[in-house]
Amino acid sequence: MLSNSRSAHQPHNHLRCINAALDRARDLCAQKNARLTPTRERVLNLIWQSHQPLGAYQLQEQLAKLSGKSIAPPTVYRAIEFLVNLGLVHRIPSLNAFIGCPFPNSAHSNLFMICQNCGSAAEATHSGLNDLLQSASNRAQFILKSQNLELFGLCLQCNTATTTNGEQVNHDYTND
Amino acid sequence: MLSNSRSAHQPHNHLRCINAALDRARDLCAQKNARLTPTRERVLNLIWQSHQPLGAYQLQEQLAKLSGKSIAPPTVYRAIEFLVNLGLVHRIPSLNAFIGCPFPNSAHSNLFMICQNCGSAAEATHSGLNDLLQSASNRAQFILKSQNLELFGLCLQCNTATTTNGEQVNHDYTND
DNA sequence: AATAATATGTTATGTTATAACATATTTAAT
DNA sequence: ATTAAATATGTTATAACATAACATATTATT
Repeated sequence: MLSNSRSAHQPHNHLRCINAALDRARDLCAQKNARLTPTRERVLNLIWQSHQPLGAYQLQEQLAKLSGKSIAPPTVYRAIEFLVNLGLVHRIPSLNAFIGCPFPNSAHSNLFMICQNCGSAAEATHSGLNDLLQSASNRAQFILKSQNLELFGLCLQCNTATTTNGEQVNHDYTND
Repeated sequence: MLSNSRSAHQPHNHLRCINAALDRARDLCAQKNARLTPTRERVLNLIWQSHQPLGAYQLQEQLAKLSGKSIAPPTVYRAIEFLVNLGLVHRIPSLNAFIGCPFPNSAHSNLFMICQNCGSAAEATHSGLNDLLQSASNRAQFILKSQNLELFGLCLQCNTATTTNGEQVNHDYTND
């Protein structure tokens, strides 16, 4: 089972995450004859600045700064679409936000663990999970094509913080 | 494992679905001292007219007809919020739409099987699935609070239709 | 260098959702 | 029964998310 839950939810050398993600993107684009244009690379870079999913309009604002000119929504959405199609970025529907995929080449569960306190989202693959969903689908005579699995809760950091000092920084990344 | 995949995705006496849903709602509201006002009951009724998730603005339009007067979005969203809080209705984030819950009292997986062809959504509970997600969360030291699990594909009806006559009525309920 | 294909710019608008405040209705308390 | 409190709805405006349609620019192919 692959997972980036450790790095996503805990302190780490994040420059590595960014560089690795950009390297993977360049590789994948070369391999697929897709153009990683400056705009697209910037958007990917911005998305990877943290492990918190970013909304399109947050990206727009930051992309405008990076580019030194104003950027209209379609430009952002196009870049996102490109990255999503290549599997480099996922959309998390319940958040209307986008997150970098840590393993764009591997088989996917599209399973996200989203912290309701700090907003970070970790992704995990899980073969047992896929088997189970497949068998549930079979039972229902449902032809499974794709999936979106979102778990909401507290990451280790935030859980520790809330249980030790009773204080909770609530950024309101709730789902319910 | 509970599931309404048979009834949701296949021909059935749908009046039963509607009546049962309204009965459950009345029970639950009585039990919780919550008021199932005409507006709320109408919205629930409208949501249960089919097994296809309805958007808030579709509900608005239909509610206006039912009520014989124009209805503003907040009225619809308030009714939805009420129903969602009671567990009578689920929001399906990837569709920005709402669907009736067939078993509002039972433990939930919040697992939806959404047909990309006809748009119908069936819900299933699955204890094995819950255990698996719980253990995945444990491994990631993630405190699981709630979840949203969306499967996209083809229901039996639509799969049969597409494979037998090659023709496909595509209403474009796609996710990818 | 001309053509085709791809990518971005630009304007406008569609779609989903909520904030803020006013009014009405229902419930509980006196 | 009357008042007060709580709950629900009406109303206006706007925020937040997303795409359509068409123009221009850039890159790849011939």
